Order: sequence, then structure tokens, then C-alpha cells
Amino acid sequence: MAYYREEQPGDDSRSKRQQILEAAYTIFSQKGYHRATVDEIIALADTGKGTVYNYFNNKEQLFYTLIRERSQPFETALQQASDADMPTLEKLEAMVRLFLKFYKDNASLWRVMMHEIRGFGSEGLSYVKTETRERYREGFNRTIGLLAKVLQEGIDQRLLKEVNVTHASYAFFSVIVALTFQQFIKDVDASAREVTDIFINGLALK
Amino acid sequence: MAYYREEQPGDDSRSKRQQILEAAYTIFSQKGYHRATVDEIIALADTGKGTVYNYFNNKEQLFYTLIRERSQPFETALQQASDADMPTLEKLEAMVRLFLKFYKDNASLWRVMMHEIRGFGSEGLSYVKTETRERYREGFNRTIGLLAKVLQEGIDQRLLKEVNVTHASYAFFSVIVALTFQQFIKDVDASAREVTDIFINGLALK
Amino acid sequence: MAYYREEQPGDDSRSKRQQILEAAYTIFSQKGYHRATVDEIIALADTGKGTVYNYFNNKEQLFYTLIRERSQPFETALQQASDADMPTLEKLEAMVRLFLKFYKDNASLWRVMMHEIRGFGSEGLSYVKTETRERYREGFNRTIGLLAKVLQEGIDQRLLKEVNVTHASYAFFSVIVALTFQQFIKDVDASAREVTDIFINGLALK
Amino acid sequence: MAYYREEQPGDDSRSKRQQILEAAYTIFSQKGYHRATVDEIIALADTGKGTVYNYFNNKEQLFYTLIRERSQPFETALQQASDADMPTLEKLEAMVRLFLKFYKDNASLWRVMMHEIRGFGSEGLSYVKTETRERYREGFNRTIGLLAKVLQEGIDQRLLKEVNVTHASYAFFSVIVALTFQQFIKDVDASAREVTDIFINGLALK
DNA sequence: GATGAATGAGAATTCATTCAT
DNA sequence: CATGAATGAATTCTCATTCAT
Repeated sequence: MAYYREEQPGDDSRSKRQQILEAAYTIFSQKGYHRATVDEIIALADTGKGTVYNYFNNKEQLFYTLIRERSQPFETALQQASDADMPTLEKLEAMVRLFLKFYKDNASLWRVMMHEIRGFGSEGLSYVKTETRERYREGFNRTIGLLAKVLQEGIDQRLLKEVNVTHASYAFFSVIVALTFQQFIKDVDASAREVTDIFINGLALK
Repeated sequence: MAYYREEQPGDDSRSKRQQILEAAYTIFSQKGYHRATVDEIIALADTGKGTVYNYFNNKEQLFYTLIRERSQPFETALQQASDADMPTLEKLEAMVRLFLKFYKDNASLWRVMMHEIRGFGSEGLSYVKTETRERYREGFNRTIGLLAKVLQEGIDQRLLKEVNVTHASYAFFSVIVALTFQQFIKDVDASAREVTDIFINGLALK
Repeated sequence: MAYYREEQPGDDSRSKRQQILEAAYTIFSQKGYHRATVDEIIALADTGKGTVYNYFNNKEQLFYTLIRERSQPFETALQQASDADMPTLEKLEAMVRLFLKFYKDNASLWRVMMHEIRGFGSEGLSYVKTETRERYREGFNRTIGLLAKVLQEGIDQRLLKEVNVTHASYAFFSVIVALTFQQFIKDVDASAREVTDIFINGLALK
Repeated sequence: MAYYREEQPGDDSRSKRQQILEAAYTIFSQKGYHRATVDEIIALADTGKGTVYNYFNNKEQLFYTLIRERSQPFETALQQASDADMPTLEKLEAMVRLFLKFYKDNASLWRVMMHEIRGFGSEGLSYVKTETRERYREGFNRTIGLLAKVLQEGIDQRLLKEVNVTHASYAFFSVIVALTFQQFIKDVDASAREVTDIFINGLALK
């Protein structure tokens, strides 16, 4: 019935918030948390300074909101993949694929986040309480935990050696992150296969 | 036996510099680069603020000097290990051991360093020029390059598969770093064996 | 022996702090607490912004330090007067004289102080805790309490009616403050006599 | 009996204005002028921010309108009392009663008002010009002037000593204000009698 | 060389006010 | 009229760096 959909009206009000989040994404990714200034963000978002503080309590909360909104779809997808009814090793590869894809897209910001997750709000100088920070840390650990769970499945099925799954999952995870941070990933599917293969079969020639 | 000992004057001046570097190590490790203040450092070093600026041009140079002086012995040792006349896989494990030991001791500061190495001096606001920063990045890449070199040896000797050695060396490296950052390493020797084994032989049960 | 005394050296280091306090006195008196800006204060004190924060934690503490340092000599003098061995009514007049003198000189700032003493630090947004504020309120009440004590003496000696001394002392005090705030006081001695006379003997013609 | 009642439209528009004034009364009384925010006022008034600016030019004018509307009935009543045909001393007591009643009810806001009346519009930063402010100061002085007028009557009738009536009226006024601000007033009638008695007859035992 | 008082550029945050709907 | 999202001027406070002693 409607020949076209008005993009602006609905968008516009959300748009400001969205514009700010997008600008924040860019600036935080480029500069890190501390070197990024609210002035830079509003310049890029083409908005006023007050507007930022209408939508977010402070710089820190802006940062965390950004992280949360970006990670949620990924976390959901990963959860689903880990629950899928599928041969364990294929499932592992699928999860590696999701990780690679997500970190390929968000490498810069996540690098910043992983660094900041430690230091925030040490003192009471911050609106974001230790609990909030803790929540993010947990979210973080949860995704790695999904890897551990699947690795444990592999062990239970006598597919994998009896290694410390926590260590192994962190190892897996760190390799994924390192390759994306180094921008070594071009083809996600191929890389997922490569990474999984090395971890499962090792570097040694049989 | 020694007729004289270098007295305070010489000692003292080196001592001041050393005290500052040691305090800086502690503070930077605890707080990260931005949250660390020169005031905290001098409080811990028990020295005056001007003294810091007698020995170092600015906060950034203090930070980099710290990194350089701490990493040099490690880089030398790693270089020697990589040149050693030894079976390749044993050499690899020896190098992993060196890495683990170094990062276990310096995890906090290196975590900070790896984060800061990106953004410094982007603008002309800094005494530390892009070249300087680049030098550090190179130093960093050089150590990983030593791993790559040994992996290549392994491939040439038909011990290892023909994988991309750059990727593989970064993977190796990232796992080492992740395990130390997570404080998973208790016994360096055992961990070195474990890590090397997984990478060489994989997780799969034969 | 010394023909002249160096004014600067000793003064200079205290001078900055003193300059700031004096400028703060002027600006706070003129504008009140909120309308006064640190920028105005440093402009008048001819100093840098950071210097203010070297000597005082924040604007609030600057304000309270000002109040404390100004009121202390007065409080001491008033205490002594109230303890003096002297006929009660003369003592009362002497105290009124001290009050008038003090408020004549400090009317503006005290007006501000009396207003602000209520609202500060309601939330945890302030370095100055409720206790600190409470301390000032107490100091304030203490001086009025000295009046009450002497009025009670007068009652005990059957010189004065049995009125509520708390009410009466506040009444006394408020008249003193009102007259100074209205700048009605020219000759402190004469006014002290006038005020005391009215309170003791009333307005009625015998 | 009433054929029609002014319906919502008329009501509503006055109601909005009234709601705002009532909320403003509460917030200004609690927080003082500067710490009160328009946001708090509209939250309490349950209205939009723009609405405030439909009825009032700015925060300052809102404040002054509040003062004016609250004080008008009082000023009228006081005027009438001062014109009443009644023995002077009884008239004085009646006026004291009116003052006490008014300040008992409005202590908090008037406390704020008396503080703010000084600094407003010092610079050209404000819509409220010096004249406007001056008008309020005059209104203030006028009420005190009514006291002075009656005191002068008493003097003319040889009931009171020949004191400076301006000083005396301010003294009277300040005592009333002090007692209400200290919340010492429970029974207005009794307090009016007490205050008048002390001023007329003094504290001394005959 | 050592020191620390003085400095001011820079950053986050607040809040009265406007204006398009 | 009523609304509230958008705005930016104004303000406080921090902290690296300088420089006279």
C-alpha cells in the first residue's frame, strides 16, 4: 500500500542516538578510551555536546553501551551455535567462524575494551560501578566459556585429549583475536578451517 | 679486594633514575598509561617532580624507556636461543619457555604497552615521533619474527606442515600472552611443554 | 640592625595562597558562592588556575577555608569576652561590640556563608562531607551560645526577665546582623550601646 | 446552582501555570535558587519544559513571579493593618502577628529570596534588569517601612523613645525573620506577644 | 643535579533556553 | 498551547610540563 517508507521520521529521533553511537565507535576504535574526547565524537556525529549527555550519563556509559549493543547479537549467535545439534568438531569450526567474523569487524573497539575492562571505576569516581564492569567481564568470560563447553564435549566423546579446557579455550580465543588484530584474516571461512585444523591436528606432519 | 667502591654520587644519580623507573614500572602496571600520574610515580620513587624531567623528556619517553630497558635482556636471550645449535623442536620449546618466563614477570606492563603502542603520537602533540613508536613496534615484531624463523626451519626440515609461518608465529605468541595475562602459568617449564605439544601435535587423540 | 626587612621571600610562598584567599574573599562576597567563578578569582589573584587547586581541593573547600580563617580570631575574642570578669551587662555590651565589629567587616561573606551552610553536599557529590558542614554550623551556633550564656547569667543575677535565652540570643544576634547587612553601622561603639540599650530597656518611655 | 463550571480548557491553562508555580515553590525552597533546576521543577509540576517558557521568560522571572504572587496578599494585609484605627501598640502587635504568620509559612523561600535579591542581573547576562530587581527590593523595603511608620506613630504619641525608626524597624523585622528561620515559632499569637513585649519593655526586670 | 610551586591547555559535565512539531 | 529533543556556553577540575632556586 505504502509506495515508500518514510525513513527520516522514525529514524530521526533514534538517529541522534545512533549517530552518536556510530561516531563513538569510530573515535573509540581509533583513539582508545582515554584519548577519545567527547568533542571529537560530537564533531563526527554532527551533534551538540548536550545531546550526548541526554542519551548517556557520561563518557564511560557511552562506551559500555556501545560495547553492549555491538556484542549482543554476536553473543546470541554464539550461544545458538554452541547449542546446535551437530558433530562437535564441525560445531567448533562454526563457532570459530563466528568469532573470526565478529572480531574481524570489531577488532579495534574490542582491543580497547579488553584493555579498559580492567581499570574502570577503581575508585568511587565513576557512575559505572564495579558491578557494571564485572557484568561486562562476565559477558566476556561467558563467550569463552562456550568454547570450553564444546571442547569438553569433544573430550567426553574421546575426540580430543584430556587437556585443561579453560586453558585451551583461552588459547583458542587468543589466537582468533591475534589474527584479527593483525588483520591477517581475509577469508573468514578459510581462516576458520585453518585455525581449527591447527588446533585439532597440530603443526606436525604425520 | 676492591680498593674503592663507586660512592653515592655516581650511585645516587643512577639510583634516582633507577628509582623512578622502578616506580614507573609499578604504577604503569597497576594503572595503565593514562591513569598513571607523574605525581604517583614520584611519590613512590620518593623524588621530586623536576627530577623525572631531568632524566626523561616526558611521560611518554619514560614509558618507552621502561619498556626498552626491560625488554632488552629478553630480546638478547631470545636471539641467542633462536641461533642455538639444537634440534628445532627443542629449540622451539626453549623459546616458548623464555617467552613464558618474560611475560609471566611482565604481564601487566606489557599488557599496557601492547595497548598503547597503537595510538601514540598520532598527532604532532607528542615528543615521541612516529619513527620512535615504529621502532618499538619493530622490536616487537622482531621477537615474533624469531619464532617464525624457527618454525620455518621446522618446515624446511619436513618436521612441520607448510603453514603460513607469520600467522603461526602470531598464534603461538598470542597463546603465550593469553595464558600469562590470565595468570594460568604456574610452572613455566611444564607450561612450555604443554603449549608446544598442543601446537605441534594438536588436541586430537591419535 | 637590619635597616629593612625583606618582605617578599617569606611572603612569597604564603603570598600565593594568601592572594587567592583574598581574591576569593572579594569575589565570594560580591557574587555569592554560585555566581563566583574560579576564573574570576584567579584573575583577581593574578595566578594560575592550577595554583588554586594546589592549595585547595576544590571551590567548596576554598570557601570553607576562607570562612574558617576569618572567623577564628573573632571566635577566640568572643570566647574571652564571655569569660571576662566583668559586670554582666557591660560584658554583654562588649560582646555586642565584637559582633558588630566582626560583621561590619565581613557582612557580605557571612551573608553568603549563612545561606550556603544549609545546602552544601546534600548528595555525595562533594568532597566536603556533611560532617564538615556540620562543624561550621556548630561553630556558628557556638558563638550564639556564648550570648545565651551571658544572658542566662543576667537572669541568674535577677538582672533580666526569665525569657527563653535561646530565642533571645538569636534575636540579639539577628539584630546585629541585620544592622550590619543594611550598613546602618557607622560608629561601632555607639551602635553597641544603642542595641544593648534597646534590648535591655525596651523602646517604651518609662 | 452554578449553571456552568469553567471547564478544563480555561482551568487547564491556569492550572499549568499554577502547577509550575507550586512546584517551583517547593524546589526553590528546598534547594535554593542555583541548585534548583528547571528539570526538577517540571518533573514535580508534571509538565513539559517548553511550557515553563511559555509562561515565564526564564528561570529568574519564574522565581520573581513566585515571590511577587506569594507576597502580595501579605503586603495588602499588612498595609491594612498599619492603616487600622487601633491603639498603636496593639497595632504593632497585630502587624508582628502578620509578619510571623507569613514568614512561618514561607521561611524557606524567603530565605532564598533575601539571599538572591542582591546579586541578580549584576551583569547584562540576565533578562531581569536592575530596575526589576530594584522593584523587588523596594517592595521589601516597603513592608519594613510600614513598621517604621507605626513606630513613628508611637514616638509621636510619646509612647516610645525617640529612636532611629529605620534602625528599629529593621531590628524588629530581623528578629521576626530569625525566629521563623530557626523554627522557634510554634504559636504565632504567643510569639507575637513575646516579641512585642521584649521590644517595647526590654529584657530588664523593672 | 634535585626540587616543587606555578601554570594553563584540555576535558568532562551541567543546565537554561530554543524551536520545530 | 504543550512538548521535549537538541543545543552550546559556562564551569569545575586534572595533570603534564616548566623553571627559578
